[in-house]
Order: sequence, then structure tokens, then C-alpha cells
Amino acid sequence: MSSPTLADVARLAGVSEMTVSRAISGRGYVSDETRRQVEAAAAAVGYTPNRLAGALASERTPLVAVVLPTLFNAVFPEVLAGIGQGLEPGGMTPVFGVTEYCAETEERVVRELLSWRPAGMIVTGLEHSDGTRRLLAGCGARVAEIMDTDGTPVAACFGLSHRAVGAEMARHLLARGYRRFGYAGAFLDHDLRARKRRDGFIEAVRDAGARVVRELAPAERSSMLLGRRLTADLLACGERIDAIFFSNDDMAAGGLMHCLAHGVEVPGGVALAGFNGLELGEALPIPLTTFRSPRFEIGRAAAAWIAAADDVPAPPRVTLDGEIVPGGTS
Amino acid sequence: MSSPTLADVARLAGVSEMTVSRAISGRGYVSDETRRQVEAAAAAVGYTPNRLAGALASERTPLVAVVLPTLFNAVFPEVLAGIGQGLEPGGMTPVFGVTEYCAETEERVVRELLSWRPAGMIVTGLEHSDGTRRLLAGCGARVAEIMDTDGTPVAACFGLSHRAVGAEMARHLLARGYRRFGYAGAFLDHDLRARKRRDGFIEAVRDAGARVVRELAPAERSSMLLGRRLTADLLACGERIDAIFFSNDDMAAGGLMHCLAHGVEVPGGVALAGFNGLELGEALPIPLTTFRSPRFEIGRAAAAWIAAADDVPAPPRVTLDGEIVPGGTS
DNA sequence: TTGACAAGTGATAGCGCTAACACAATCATT
DNA sequence: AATGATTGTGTTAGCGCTATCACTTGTCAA
Repeated sequence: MSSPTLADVARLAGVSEMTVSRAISGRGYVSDETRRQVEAAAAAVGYTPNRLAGALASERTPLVAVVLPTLFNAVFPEVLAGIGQGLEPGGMTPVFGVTEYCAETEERVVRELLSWRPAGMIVTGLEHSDGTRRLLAGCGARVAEIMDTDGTPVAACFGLSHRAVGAEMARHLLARGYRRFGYAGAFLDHDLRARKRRDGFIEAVRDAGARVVRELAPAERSSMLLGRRLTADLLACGERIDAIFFSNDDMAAGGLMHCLAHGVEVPGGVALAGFNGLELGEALPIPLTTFRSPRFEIGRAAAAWIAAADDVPAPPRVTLDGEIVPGGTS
Repeated sequence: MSSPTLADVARLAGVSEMTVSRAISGRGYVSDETRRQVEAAAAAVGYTPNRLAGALASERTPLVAVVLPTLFNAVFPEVLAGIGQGLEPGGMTPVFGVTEYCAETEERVVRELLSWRPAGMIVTGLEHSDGTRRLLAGCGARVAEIMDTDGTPVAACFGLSHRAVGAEMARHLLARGYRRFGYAGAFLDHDLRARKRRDGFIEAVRDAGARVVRELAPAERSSMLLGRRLTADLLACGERIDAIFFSNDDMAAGGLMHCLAHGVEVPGGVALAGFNGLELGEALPIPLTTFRSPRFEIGRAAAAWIAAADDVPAPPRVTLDGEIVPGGTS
């Protein structure tokens, strides 16, 4: 009752297994005549190739392992879409795992994915456990680290400097005259890129002689609801806050929701800025000031390198461009 | 330069390959003494099992193929999370493909995934091309169709009746006195569950002697921005509309954004209702009236059946409960 | 005429692993 | 002491596919 194999197709088509293999995979010489017969036979028996066997025999899989921290953040589906697009021309397939921003989970997931002998490995961020780094360095697959460039990659990294983005947003807000800042983030012990944005932001604010009045960053998942709650807390803290920098757009949108619900004027009462440049920000009653991250492009660039010819060397550090999107909230 | 194999570990541990296999997989008898030696040897050479070989030999993979229409809709990451949780106890791994709501793409993706010989297959919806249905019926894997129960499953389905949800929302709004309705959806030629909700809604409205003044459903992806635009169009159509039913929460949230931006009172000027019960709805200045879909539970239930013992029969149709979430927008 | 090479096909030998069976050794039960 | 079950280990034979080499035929230039 198991599915038909090459041998079944070969018997029906009256050729050797090897010829069927060539006809179906498209590698090597097969006459048009033979190819037609093989295709007819394959269709007749309902043949589906067994890639487990194929990959084992050829010691080559079309798989690219992708390790992401979460799917509960709209950027990662977009990264995945970029990866899909970058992989398509090479006929490779992404398979992925999710870490929930946990280093041990990451190591487990990487180990698990490596057992399928992928041709490439795309992991998020530059910080990993020693074990993970060892696995990545020794696995034989092309390894791309994405989203971040502030650190040392195993082989290649594709992303942007989150510290620089934080600093740029600080300068943008400072230029508009804001001096007393709040910060609302989440999960900074694990979301290290958000932390870098925060660090860059705070440093630039202080360097300019302005002040971060208060920051909040509880150990829970970022969300619109959390952004709303933290905004309420920040505005109720007693000291005047001119502008709030949020760890991402969802959080910032939540902040705006608080303001709309409680009649706080934006940006007059308080200015708001996010990060990512999600479509969400454009749909808000006041378009969100944010930073457009090149997430799709990051995925595509990393995937394109993974899928590239063997002799294409690792580009150690690829910075993809984003930019401040000035909205109405600042 | 290829990775170490069972034979390498066996040599170092001074036992047969078979014993190493047993020690590592945990199947069959191995003395504690031997197991320790094998583990030490495996660690020493940096052994990573080759699941391609294992799966080929045992004719058994831990893979469950998951076919989703998109990741650009917050429900699907949640479904995936449910699937992950349902699969975990059985040690199975989800691998997935995305169809973009296209039947041909679905067939290609299903064929592709089947070539990895998964133990289970989770597909979205009950409508498929003949080819897809044939593949699913003949593949030997357990097949679960999720999200919908309005139709005939190949083997088992887990979801809810979208027609019934649409009708229930209509009755909810009718009970609150609304009589002149608008509908805002997207992509209904392909998003067949959204279409069923619409159909159920419209039928129930008409049965009650009330009226659907106008409906809009362009052939593009649903989003907050689209919801906002369609709401503007509906409200500008000339005839008074009491309440708008949106194809989902993102669209409805966009609708609310339009109203907030243009000073349209909600629900006094127009009432709004969505579908899914996303967290987003709670974060809005006026909490959204919606229907909480049991998406996480659907994923978990389907996965649990896939991972269940061989003698557990297919439960032909499993309806999971959701409920109207009365918000402030109606 | 010769050789060089491309095109087309088949036979053979694995890829790394596990199922299935065989065989000891140990143990409890009669 | 004999019996059968349980535990622990090894041997053998594939799983379904592709790499590699061997072979044949045809084409074309020297």
C-alpha cells in the first residue's frame, strides 16, 4: 500500500530506473521520446518522488532552515516572504523553527533542523549560545544571520544597525524640539535588537543633553495592548513627557489608541514614534512616525546568497537601507 | 568533511551501529553502561543524526505538513502555535507551505510537501482542486482539514461553520436595532470562508426583513488600510448605513480608524463588527464587537489527532466553539 | 580514416539508517 | 533442574534514490 517508486515507473515505461530518474529530475541526457513515455508512466501510476531517498543518495537537499524568534510580529511573516522569493529561482524550500526569543530553544531548534541536512541556514540575530554557534560553524551549510549587523557573524549577516536606528530616531525627535522622553518596550532581556534600538536612542538623547524621564519594559510579549497600557503608565508618572519611543509599531499604535481614548493630543500632548514601518501605521487616524525596516529585502538578500552558486563568497556584512518615515505623531 | 555517522560513533564506543541507533533513538534495550559510552562517543565526535536516512529506513517521518493560505493574517500564526502545541507530545515537527489563497498553488505545495512523506497533513478549508483532493486521499498520511466545517472533509475536519457565524452576527446586530447594513470584505473569490460568513450574514439579514444597502469586496488582500478605505466608500455612498460587517478584525479596525479620523460617531453614526477576536480589537479606543474564532484550539485539536495513536479513528467533523464578543462598536 | 566528443541509456554500488531476526545471558517461576 | 520471559547486543538486508562509470551510436573536424 506504499506509494509507487522509480522502479514501478521504470517497469511501466520500459526503461531503467536511472533513465526515469534523469527524466524526472531533468539532470543528464534523455531523449524527448523517452521523456514523454516516462512522464506518461509516472502519471499513470501516480508517482510522487521520495525526496528523503533522493536527498540521502545525492547528499544534497533543497532545504533552507530558517530560525525566527516568533511569528506573532508582523515583520517575520514578511521576512519569510522575502526568503521565499529569494529562494524560488533556485528551487529551494524554506523550513522553519521558532525560538520564542529563547537561546536554549534556539539551540534545540537549530540542532533539530540540522538533522535534515539543509543546504542553508538563516538565523535571526547575531547573539547565540556557544553551542548554537558551534553547530552553525560546523554544519557545512551556508549560514546567514539576519536582521542585525551590530556584532560578529559566523559567516554572513544581512540587516541594519539597530543602535544606529535608535540614535537616528532620537535625533529626529530632538530636531523637532522634544526634550523629555519616555521609552516603552518589552522583553528586552531576550529581544536583543529592541534593546539595541533602545540603547542607541537613550545614548543619543543623553549625548544631546536631553533627558529620558522614564522607561518601561516589562518581561512580556510586545503587543498593541501592552503599548496602550505602558503609555497610560508613562503619562501618569507625574513628570511631563514630550515624546515616547516605542520598541515597535504595534506598541506605538497601542500608545496612540490610549491617547485617542483619553483625549491626549498627539503630538501636542505627547509625540509617538515606533519602529518597522508596518502598514498598520498608515491606517491609524494619525499616521505613525516610524522607521521603515527593510525586512522583506533582508529576507530576500539572505536567501539569494544561500541559493547562489557555490563559488559566490560570503559577503560578511550587508547593510540594507531603511529610513525614517515622518508621520503625524511627532 | 561530511558529518560523522553512526558508524563513527559505533567505532569510538566499541559497539555495533545498531546499538548506537538504539541508544540514541531510545527504542529497544540498551544497558545504562553502554548508553553512557555511546552518549560520550556521540558528543565527542559531534554526531547529529541524519533524519533523511532514518526516515527512509524506517518509512516513518516525524513530519506534519501544514498548508495555510497566508501568514499575513494574525490568525494563522496562532493556528500554527496551536499545531505546535498539539504536536509536541508526539515529538512531531510541523513543516509548512503557503498558498496565497490560490488553488493551483495549493496543489503544487501539497505535492511538494508529500514528497517528504509526512505522517500527517493539515490543510486549510474544505474546498480543493480535484487533483489536490486525489493527492490527499491517496497519500497514506492522516489528513485534517481545518478552520471550516461547511462541506465534506477528505477524512476529518476541525473548525466552525462560517455561515453560522455570519448569521449569528447578523442576529446580534439586528437585536440591537440596526436595519440598514453594509458589508466590507476582500478577495472573496479566493477566501472562501470569508465568503461563507458574508453569505450567512446577508441571508440572515434578508430573512429578518432588513436590508444590505451596499457591499464592497475588492480582489485584494484584506488589511487595516483596506478596511479604512472601504468604510470611507461605504459611508460616502449616499444612503444611510447603520452598521458594517467586516470580513475580519483588521478590516474592522481600519473602519474604526476612518471613523475616528473623520469624527464619525461609533456606534451612533455607524456600528462596526469584525471577525476573529484578535487582541488588536481590545486595544482600540472603542473595543471591537467581533466573534472570537477558536483558532488556537483548532490547530491544537487537529494536531492532537494527527499525533494520536494509530488506532484512534478520524472524527469526521469537529466543531470548536467561539462566541460573539460584544464590544463598544455596536 | 581516425579520433574526439556529445547524446542517450544501463549496471552497479552505495547514501546513513533501522526492521527483523538471531543469539546469549540473566532472571523469576515452577 | 527445567521452563519461559526479559534484557542486551550483533548480523543482515534493505528503504528509494542518485553518482559514477561503462557502453553504444551518431556527428564532425582534421
